[in-house]
Amino acid sequence: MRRTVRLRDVAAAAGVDASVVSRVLSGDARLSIRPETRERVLEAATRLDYRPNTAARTLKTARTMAIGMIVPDLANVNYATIAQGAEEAAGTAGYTLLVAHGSAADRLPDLHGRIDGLLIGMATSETPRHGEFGGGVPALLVNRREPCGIPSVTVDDEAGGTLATQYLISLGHRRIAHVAGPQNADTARRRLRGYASALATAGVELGPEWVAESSFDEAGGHAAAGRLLRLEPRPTALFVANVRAAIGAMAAARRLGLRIPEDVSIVGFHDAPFAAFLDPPLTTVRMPLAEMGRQAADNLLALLRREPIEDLMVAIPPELVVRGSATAPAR
Amino acid sequence: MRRTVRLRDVAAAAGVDASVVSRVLSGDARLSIRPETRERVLEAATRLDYRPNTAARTLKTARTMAIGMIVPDLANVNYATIAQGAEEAAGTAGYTLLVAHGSAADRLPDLHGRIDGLLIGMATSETPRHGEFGGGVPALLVNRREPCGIPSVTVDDEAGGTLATQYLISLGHRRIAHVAGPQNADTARRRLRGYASALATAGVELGPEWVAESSFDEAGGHAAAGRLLRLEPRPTALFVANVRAAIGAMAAARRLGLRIPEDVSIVGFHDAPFAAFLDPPLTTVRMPLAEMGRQAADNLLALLRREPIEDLMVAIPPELVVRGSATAPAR
DNA sequence: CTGTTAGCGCTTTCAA
DNA sequence: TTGAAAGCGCTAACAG
Repeated sequence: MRRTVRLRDVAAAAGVDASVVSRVLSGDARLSIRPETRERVLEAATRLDYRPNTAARTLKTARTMAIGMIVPDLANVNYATIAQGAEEAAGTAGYTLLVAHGSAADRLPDLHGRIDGLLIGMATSETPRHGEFGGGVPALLVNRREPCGIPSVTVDDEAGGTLATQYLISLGHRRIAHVAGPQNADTARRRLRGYASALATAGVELGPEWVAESSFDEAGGHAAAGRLLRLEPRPTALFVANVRAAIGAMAAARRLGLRIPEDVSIVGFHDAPFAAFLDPPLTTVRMPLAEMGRQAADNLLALLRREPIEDLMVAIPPELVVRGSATAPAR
Repeated sequence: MRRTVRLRDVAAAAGVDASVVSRVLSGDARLSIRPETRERVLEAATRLDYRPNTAARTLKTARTMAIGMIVPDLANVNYATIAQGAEEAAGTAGYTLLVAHGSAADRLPDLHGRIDGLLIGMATSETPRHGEFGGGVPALLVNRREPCGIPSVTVDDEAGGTLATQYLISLGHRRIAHVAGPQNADTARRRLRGYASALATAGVELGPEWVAESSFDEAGGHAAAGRLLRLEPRPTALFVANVRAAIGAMAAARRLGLRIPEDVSIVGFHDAPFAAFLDPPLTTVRMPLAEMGRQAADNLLALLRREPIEDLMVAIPPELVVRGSATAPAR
């Protein structure tokens, strides 16, 4: 069992001082060194398979070179996509992305000292108070904007809501109901706003009973859609603010004996690998989540450099993925 | 902006030496100290909101008090469940679980120095060579057993395969085909073995054409089931080795104009939140994944204590979740 | 162009 | 019952 290789071991092997090795390996620009010396150092480092001690380096520099991301639900495809983008951007900047599962309040203590900054994905049920996460590392909210003093990166949920609704309108629908997300989440509120503004633009007037609030999951979508589909006159189309809720909505429609899309069209929000294999395949709105992750990481890194940060909305527009769950209304 | 609180600051505030504070706060048993002194130390620590410097502690003790888990697919519900169990067990032992996304080979360098041990979830397409992950931290394979010199924790996939198949047999099926997982993954092989042994026990003889290999995703299940359902005589039931593939299989059946479960019964493997909302709701076999995560973390921690570790299979038996996708065959 | 030096904040052995 | 001292492995300012 060989002892772990230290900087000084490399230095000894190369016949130089440890500080020289340090400067060579960290690519210090302001270092002038004889090419052959550098060569010897590099050779010794690779030969001995030197790996810098992270703790020592962190202790000295006061930087971990890692950023954390807290996700409320590890199994959520959306967070996975966001994380992938974030990891890419972090990696490019030489940082590692560490993911933890839970709420920021719960996991922050665990992460303390292991990360330089934090990307916070919040559960839709959380409503943070102002300044709640101030104590500790620089933080950035991902996919949610909250008045808690933390800057955010989001996507254009309103445009997504408008896109979905406009599509249904263009198909000829007028009685379009909305399975809205939990209204304490601003993403859900913005999607609702997009829905409402698309209707307004088209001159369609619908009362508040055409919107049913739901959690972002199957059971919620099932319940909310069940209520909506009992309205008289019945909606010919549903815009559902989430893929998982959309699955629940489809189940609710079937349970009422309604065919999709003949009797009721359904458009979802966000995409998932299984959406194309549902019966019928789900038409949905795809948001630039990976890009949001990338920009979130970039912005967090800027924050670490103490650059001024604003709330940011990813400029890439949402995309309509047309599959089989929406068609023109029967007449 | 207050400077960060050091051990010595607490010591100064309490009027003792830093080493005393260290021993008090880390609960050193072999320390005899006057109750009032201890009180003063504790009070000073809380008052100043002292947080130990992780890097300094790690540098000194050579332990990070964190374990890592690498998952090939962050969005996979199964890994999420496993991670939840692992996190729970790690937390109980005072460790933090850090999740990284990708392959062990890719992410190990990033994690070096940040964790004391590693839980490896492998992508089903990977086939590691012997000793591949030896260089670095102690590691443990989760949900997969491979001859690469790393101990593993798995669930009883064979029993799961048997359970699913026996259920179909008990329903009266004899022509039961199997959408098997990728055969380079031992989980998939064990499920196939369970299927085969259940058939053998029941005295049902079926040729190899009744098994179609598939990737663990919707498209794979769709293709494999499509092939199987064109067999003559047609299978009356399908045991699909994965939930996602089961969704694909359902789509394939529908495309052939077959009703589920009237024309063909389908039983899946693993569960997912959406499974209950499919059309029809998916009958499936649920494995003790959270428990596997727990035991994996416990075993890894034992490994860190240099205790001898064996390959382990979680003793909890799989559970059949009966929903609507399987029924007696038409006669 | 290269070496010396002084810590970063903590734990732990030893001494008082 | 408490304090002193050494050192984990690294970096960065300064000296030569």
